[in-house]
Amino acid sequence: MASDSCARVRFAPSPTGKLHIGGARTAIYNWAFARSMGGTFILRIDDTDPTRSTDENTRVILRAMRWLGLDWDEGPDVGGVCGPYRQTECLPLYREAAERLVAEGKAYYCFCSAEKLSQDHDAAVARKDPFQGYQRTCRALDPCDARARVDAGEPCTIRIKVPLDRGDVVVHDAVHGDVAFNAKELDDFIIFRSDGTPTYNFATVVDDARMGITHVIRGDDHLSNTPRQIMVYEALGAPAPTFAHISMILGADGKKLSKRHGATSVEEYRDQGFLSDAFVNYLALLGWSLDGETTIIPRAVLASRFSLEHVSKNPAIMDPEKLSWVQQQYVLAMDDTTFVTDILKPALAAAGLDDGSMHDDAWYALLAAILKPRTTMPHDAADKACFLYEGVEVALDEKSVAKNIAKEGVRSWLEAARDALAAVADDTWKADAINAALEPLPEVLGTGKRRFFGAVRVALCGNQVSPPLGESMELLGKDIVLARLERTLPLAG
RNA sequence: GGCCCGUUCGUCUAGCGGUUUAGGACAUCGCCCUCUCAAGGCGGAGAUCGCGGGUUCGAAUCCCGCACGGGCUACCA
Repeated sequence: MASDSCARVRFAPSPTGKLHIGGARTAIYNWAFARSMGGTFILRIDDTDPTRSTDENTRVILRAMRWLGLDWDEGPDVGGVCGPYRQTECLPLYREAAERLVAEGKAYYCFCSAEKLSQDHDAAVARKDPFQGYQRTCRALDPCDARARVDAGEPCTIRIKVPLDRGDVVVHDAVHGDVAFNAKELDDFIIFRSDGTPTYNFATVVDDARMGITHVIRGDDHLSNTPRQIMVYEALGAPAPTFAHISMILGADGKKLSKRHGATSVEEYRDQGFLSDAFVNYLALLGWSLDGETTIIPRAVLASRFSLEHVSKNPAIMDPEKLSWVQQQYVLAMDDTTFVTDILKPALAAAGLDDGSMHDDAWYALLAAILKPRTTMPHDAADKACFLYEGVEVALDEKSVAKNIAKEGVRSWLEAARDALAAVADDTWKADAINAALEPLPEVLGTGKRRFFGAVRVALCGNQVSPPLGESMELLGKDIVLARLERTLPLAG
């Protein structure tokens, strides 16, 4: 537990919606960074926007984080030495910090109305002033006068006083390098609203400073706001952390990911049946690479080898096909027992086919063995196992029947198959024996294996595509197999 | 308008001045295996490294312009 690293990182979502895949990736990077550094991973809920934040969203986000397997060391539910971890529970702290800044002359009250602000802005645009921000009107107010107006109940905000002679503010960014901004372009932005709540740029910094955050890893939509936040760190007298701004995730058309691109929330992927490990694997490698070769990266490797140096700067387009491939790799790597409990049985139950107790363990194990390489999503398994649960009257696909059964001479093949299978002793009704019984038939009947087995397949499974026949028949049981062959005979030519 | 960021196969990426005829993966195509479908194996095609200038014996890699895309510029986060 003891580590020589004091890296402290945080993932601080706003509960204004579900956890998006972009947010999930940010969370993964923070988590992986903390773990690789032997540091601390903190979960904080940035809910300073009371109109858009909800407790329900917070619950959903926490649940998604747990599903992702991103365990946090400090957070709203587990506590920690730097609590509270929910910004709405820290309101007095922000107020105190803001007032201290005013007292120290590093921030000031502003009484400008919304109309005045927009007039100033319009005027700046009209005179083609490159600076269109706040004109610092109230900065010149006498502090005592301002105090009196506040006490008299006049509505006001609190603005940070950006030092005019600050020069370049440089953001030390682990993925972009040093990024310089001229402080002259920063306006005296609001840190406290007239309704008595702090703004994001202020609350985040107060919390990050208070929690001793050493690395801020977040979306690059925050990069331009970072110099403002650095002003707050400086006013607060706190050291600024190292930043790492990661790019956005885009849809197939290169536009910002939205509903029209399909699933965007973590929960939707979970509900579709994606494995958390596969999902994390895919997202981790979307915008970060271990070595340019690795495509499958176990969680433990991610947690030990992650590095900010290999995070890419440019936005990445989400590719559902590659996600599926990664998922398939994880399914393939599962042992059969896990496949049965985690994928097969839940899928059969969800499809209403089997509550999990209709057969013995060996039966499910055999089914797992033939279905696993044919399964990416759980529903694939259910779809492919469906024909095992339909009794004698399995649904026959018309086209398959027309193509494989309703042909001259097929009736004799099916009869031959039936007779050969009937001759297999009940206690040796296994895939091997079944295959051995059918194997010689095509030659004897003077036909091709493809056509012969094609006919048998349609008769037994109702379709031209099915899992391997020997195993399928073993699972079906001798009686059903013979009955299905029998009932197909009238359709054969 | 101003400021900032980004730009290597269709997609995710490797690449940090010469080892590059730009490597890997997904997707795609072909072959093999094969009772179908998968899985697996092998192979092909696919990127003049956004464009234009420089610097250098040598540039995807360094510098400068431009273009395009994105972000910030809110009493949103």
